[in-house]
Amino acid sequence: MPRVICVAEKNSIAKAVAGILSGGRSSRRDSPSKYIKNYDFTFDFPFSGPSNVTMTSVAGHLTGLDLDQAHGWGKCPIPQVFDAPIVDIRTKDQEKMASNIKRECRNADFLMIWTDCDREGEYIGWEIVQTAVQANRALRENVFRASFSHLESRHIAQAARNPNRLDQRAVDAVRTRMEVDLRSGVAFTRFLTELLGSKIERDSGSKPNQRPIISYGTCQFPTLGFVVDRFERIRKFVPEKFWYLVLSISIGSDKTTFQWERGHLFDRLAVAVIYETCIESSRNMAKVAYVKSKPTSKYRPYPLTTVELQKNCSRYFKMSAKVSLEAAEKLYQKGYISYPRTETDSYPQAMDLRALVQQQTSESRWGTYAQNQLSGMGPNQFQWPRAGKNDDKAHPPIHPIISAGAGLDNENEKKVYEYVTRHFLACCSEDAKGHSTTMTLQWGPEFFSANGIVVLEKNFLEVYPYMKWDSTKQLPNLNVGQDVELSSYLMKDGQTSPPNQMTESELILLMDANGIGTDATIAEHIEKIQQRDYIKKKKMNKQTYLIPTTLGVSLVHGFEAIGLEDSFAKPFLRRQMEVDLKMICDGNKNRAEVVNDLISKYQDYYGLTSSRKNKLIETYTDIKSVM
DNA sequence: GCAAGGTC
Repeated sequence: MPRVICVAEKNSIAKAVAGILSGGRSSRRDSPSKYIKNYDFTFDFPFSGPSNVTMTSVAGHLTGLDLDQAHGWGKCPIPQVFDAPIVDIRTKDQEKMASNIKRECRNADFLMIWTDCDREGEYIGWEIVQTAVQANRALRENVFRASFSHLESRHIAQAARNPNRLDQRAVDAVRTRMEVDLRSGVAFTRFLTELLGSKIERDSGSKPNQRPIISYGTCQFPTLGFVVDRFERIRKFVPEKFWYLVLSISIGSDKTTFQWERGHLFDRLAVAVIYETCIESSRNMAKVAYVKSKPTSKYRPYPLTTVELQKNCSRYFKMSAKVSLEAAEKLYQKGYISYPRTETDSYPQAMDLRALVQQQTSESRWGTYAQNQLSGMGPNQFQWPRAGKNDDKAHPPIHPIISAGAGLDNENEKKVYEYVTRHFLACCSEDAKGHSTTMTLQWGPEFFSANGIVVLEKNFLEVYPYMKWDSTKQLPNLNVGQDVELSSYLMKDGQTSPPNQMTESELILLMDANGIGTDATIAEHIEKIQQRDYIKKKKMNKQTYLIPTTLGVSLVHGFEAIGLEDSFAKPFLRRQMEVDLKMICDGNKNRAEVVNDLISKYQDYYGLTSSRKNKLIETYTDIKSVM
């Protein structure tokens, strides 16, 4: 029988796919790498007929990128970094993975790539092909690619029966990204470190003998930029005074306050004139202009993505993005939750979500809730989750797989498991239902309104305590057209207040919205710029904020002073690269063209930065004296 | 000693 080698991006996928295609009858062998197992079975592929199959995997990338030896740090003038030769290298772990691929492929007839169906997965697929061909040249003509977006059995079987080819454009796009990140990162990191490394004073807590690295990275700088931006907005904030009108009526001991529909105005005289007009025409009497009453809902959350998990664990449990992702990874390795790195916020139709809810019925804290959801009785029955707009075509939303019961002893893992599970049950619930009433008074020519909410059914909120929705005080029972006596009518003043310093949860949101980093790397970038001493965590009244250091502020302003056309500290450059990568994927540009464009841009920027490097030093000295 | 992206 022909021999077919299948290679997935990680062992969990290899294991699951082998289980499905073999009908549960595969046999497992160890590999030279402790992360990787080989699964043997037989299967009838359309390209090979009945075959002996080995399903194996890598663990992420199989190769890395670096400059060649002659262009190491200090061995060449920095500008050569922009056109030095690039070599593929492997770490020890990658060497072990590669030797497994080579050994399995030596006597194979076909190779089928089962990496994740995203851009990075396509590139890893290409790395696997390169490695396989080193051991068996004949394989080159017999490479197929499985297209799948989740691990439901029928879907996987269909992927096996409908092989595709690797998408070379996606491979080219990733290679472009790697090359640009490497050359720009290395060049500016060496430059900045040599320029400023000996001049900056490091804050206490850093190792004194270690020369600091002042790095540039296409993701590090925009991340820093967000933090500095907020810091400056607060520093430069000038409060502005405003004035507004507010009414209240009292019926018995019940007081209701009505807010001015104009909000507030920044002109004291204008507000005073309106105020007097109202008093002259209506004194202390107002009329009920209208009462609007309508059913209202509080929507259950969307299915859980990595970014949402990190944001909410930061907000609700004060866990850093890195710590929450690590806890989620542990839970995934132990089989409690699904793969934690996903951008997908809708569930594939074929998934058996009821079975997953069923798993939770034995839990002490939310078991009864889950039972009621599946009981067929009562108001809050199982609902298919809302569908968001994002799909990474590789992983479903994060969800619990089995009940953890008392099986967890790590505090962070407990918290993250509970959050993931409550979020999942909330997704499969009814929206909360309520009734909202808005009453509007007319006083003179002006309108004022008050809002009241009655929560009728909490539904998902019963299992999701993180979100609050409470009934407010009931509005008085008044009819449209009725005259009412005001218990007070006041002109008040206030002033605008600055925003708060950046929280990690806000920073994650900004990075995600601007395409800085990915679900898997956002936490690392935030961590990295702390290591580099660009920002620091600071606790202020129970909140942890991210504050830039002198060095962080200086880098952002220093590059502003140099005046690059696209600021390093803004997300624009990175976004532009994404646009170019998309064009490579769509066949509208080729790799060489994009690499050339971007690298020559960075070369220009390097020239400019280098000729105005004094501005970087001056900026640092200036800022140090004022911060 | 440098990047960002996978994964463990």
